[in-house]
Amino acid sequence: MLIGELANAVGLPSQTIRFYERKGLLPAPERGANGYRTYDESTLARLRFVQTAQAAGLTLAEIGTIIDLRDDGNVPCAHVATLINSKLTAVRTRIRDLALLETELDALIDRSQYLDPDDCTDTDICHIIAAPQ
Amino acid sequence: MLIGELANAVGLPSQTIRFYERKGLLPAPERGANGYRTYDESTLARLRFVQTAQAAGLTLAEIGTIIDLRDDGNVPCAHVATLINSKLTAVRTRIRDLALLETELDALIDRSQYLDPDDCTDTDICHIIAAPQ
DNA sequence: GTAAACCTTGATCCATGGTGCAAGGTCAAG
DNA sequence: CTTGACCTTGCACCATGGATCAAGGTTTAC
Repeated sequence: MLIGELANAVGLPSQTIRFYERKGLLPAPERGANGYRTYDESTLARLRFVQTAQAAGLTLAEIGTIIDLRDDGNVPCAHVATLINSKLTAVRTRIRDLALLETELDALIDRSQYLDPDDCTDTDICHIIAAPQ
Repeated sequence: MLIGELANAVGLPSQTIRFYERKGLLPAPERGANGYRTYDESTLARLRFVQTAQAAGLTLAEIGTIIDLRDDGNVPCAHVATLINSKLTAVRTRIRDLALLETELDALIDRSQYLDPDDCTDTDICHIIAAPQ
């Protein structure tokens, strides 16, 4: 399988596959006599794994640590569980932060209903955002 | 006021203030005979505005558009209201996406309880993330 | 034989919000 | 006079996940 076919199969540009290879997410592939990269099913499986892991919110770097463990002959389950747990914590923190921001933005919109543009002074720049004291 | 004093007053490094100037968020300041930047209260006010707007989730580029309007002699209220509204929409979308991810991660953790590391094959890489079919 | 579509490498660029460094000028205190 | 703290400029760098370009080799189809 050439890089273009692989790219097609997995729905990524060829360039991204080379990028993943550079990042160590994919092993150096076999090369044909012409220097073209040649892939088999295992690379397809690995790319699908990368996509699934990305969908789970893991960064390429984190996915790389999983793959490295596996390539070193270890079973990465415990590591993955740790990663997923800390990702979950991060996601929950982010959700809370965004919920606060949502409240804040709501309040700004609310406030803007009652403000008169004519009261908006120059040094304020904007009295919706910076309430005049 | 020299840049260091301003930086101190607003709690930012001097370099960040120069960075904001380069980005057009701050006007080119007066210069002393020695070439040092000299600021007055209005720059302090503007920096505080930038900080408040950032806390409201606006990017520096968006804050720049508000400031530009103001500097062109317009009252930016309508523009700000638009920005805040679309920011609110974006925040809500992001929260929903993260909530989905949270559910997904929860399910992964749940599933990992019932999986045996010995079942984790090599091509799977990790059976927590990529369920074997 | 020639054009299109594929492949190769290396390098550079994107947005985001800064941070750090080098090499030098200035200023106040002791 | 020297030391230290401040200021100046410009340029390079950080992470993230690629995108794009340049310049060339290969393969397939007509």
